[in-house]
Amino acid sequence: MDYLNDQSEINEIQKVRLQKLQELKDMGVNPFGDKYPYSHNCQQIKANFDELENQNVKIAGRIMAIRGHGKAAFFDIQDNTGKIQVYIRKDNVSDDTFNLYKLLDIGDIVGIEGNVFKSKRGEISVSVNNMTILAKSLRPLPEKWHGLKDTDIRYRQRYLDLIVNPEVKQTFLTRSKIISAMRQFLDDKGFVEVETPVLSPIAGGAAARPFVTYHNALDMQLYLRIATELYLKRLIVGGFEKVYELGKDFRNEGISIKHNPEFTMVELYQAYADYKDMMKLAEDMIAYIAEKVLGTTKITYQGEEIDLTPPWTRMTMVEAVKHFTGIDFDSIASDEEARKVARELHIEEIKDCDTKGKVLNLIFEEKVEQNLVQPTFIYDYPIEISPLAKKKEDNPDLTYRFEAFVTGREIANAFSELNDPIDQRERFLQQLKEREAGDEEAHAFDEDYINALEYGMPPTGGMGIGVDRLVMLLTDSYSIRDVILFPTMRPKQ
RNA sequence: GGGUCAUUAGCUCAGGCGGCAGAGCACCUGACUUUUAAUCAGGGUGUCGGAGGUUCGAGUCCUCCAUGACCCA
Repeated sequence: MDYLNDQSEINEIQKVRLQKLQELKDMGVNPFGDKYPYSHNCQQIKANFDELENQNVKIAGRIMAIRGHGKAAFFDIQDNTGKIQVYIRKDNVSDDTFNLYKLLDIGDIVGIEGNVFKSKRGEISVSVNNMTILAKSLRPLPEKWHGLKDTDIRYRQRYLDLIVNPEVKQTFLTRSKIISAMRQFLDDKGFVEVETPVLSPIAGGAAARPFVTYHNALDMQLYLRIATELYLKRLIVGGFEKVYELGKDFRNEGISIKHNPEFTMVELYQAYADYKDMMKLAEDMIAYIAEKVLGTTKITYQGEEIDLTPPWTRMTMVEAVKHFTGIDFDSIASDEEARKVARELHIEEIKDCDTKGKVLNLIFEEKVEQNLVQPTFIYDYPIEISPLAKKKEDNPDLTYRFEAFVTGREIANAFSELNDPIDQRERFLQQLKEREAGDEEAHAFDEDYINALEYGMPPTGGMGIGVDRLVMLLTDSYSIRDVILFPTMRPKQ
């Protein structure tokens, strides 16, 4: 028992389990068994009881409860599909099997061969003929009734959360279905899924601070991508007409209920289309996913009824600000007047250099966003905050851009892509100025991207959708950490 | 980055005003061959997140630190 002696810190329960492990070995039983081809899972047995009654089945799973009765016992076995009760009685099994049962604990993984029956109380069960231990569990599981609540343990040791909290597993199964429905929707429409670099010498395509890393052989600094946008549009230049990428972006910013430093985003680009096409695509896609995964487009989020059925409300940013604050930006002439109005609304973060467009956006973020509970497209974004979007023909202060909001949160961002390389260069230069003025989130200048545009990019509609936030919406999850299996955490100690 | 709250047994949680560390589940011993939060009889298994301080005496009061949750930026 060297292992035991080395573990001076371990508690009584662990000591007992290590002793049982040794006893199993002394009996000639391997406590960490070989493969176990099962004939049925728990759900199948329950669903097909009439055909399976008295039939022999093999199941495999984790012991979640033991109810001992001297020379007999009931177990709850949990597999990927749920739980089923197992019944063992001394009469029905060999002495070896019964001795094995006595050394089993909650948490152990076993294979069971036996006959399907219904107990006196009507519970569909399997009566053991033969039992095999597949993995001995050396640590006690969290409590059966209250489960595991401590968020610290739930996120750090997600495996425990998944074992004891079935609704958590359900959320991640739904996440998987959402992502697969999204791929299906886009693939059916002829979009091609591609992969672009995660490591890049320039972190472009969004306003965010990147993570920095280093490549030894190339002796150079690299960034983790903050968006896939600029690479995907290079592909449009290259002749792909419909592309998308579904993957992780990384932004070096704070952690909150709706932000994780690494998060999942889908970006898609369609040549010869514009932002209006993207609006339709967005509402169609999200409605399709909801229908496919939940069977309805009318959902509940944190007690609020949300109707995702298209078409969604469409409103310009100026209209939205006017509607919710009474302020009409069409009648505001100067940057100075805009700042004065914002300060009257007690918007703190107005800087003296902020332009009318920036102020409009700040007021929108502060006073309007939270009210956009039902799905709403807000369009005509100010040019200052949209350096990759095409400017409006009839108003060069605004761009052909929209964001979609649901439950007061941004869920999609899209525009008619700026394909004029000369204009793009000017926009990048403007971003450089803002960076020099201290805005660490200003867009990076990407010379090769301009170079690509100079070869000619067709007019293109592009969109990004925050997948984690979509999953939150469709799984009624309050925090982004509840839809990310292993959220970013500070190491313990 | 700022504020509030939390951290006590493997898990879920109590511990008034500073005076011997508690419960349920889990676990251990015994009984029990159809139970299902099985039951019955017994047993507490602990660095009270960490380090200082105040005090005759600290889980409790003070300071700092760590981690988490929420709110704000």
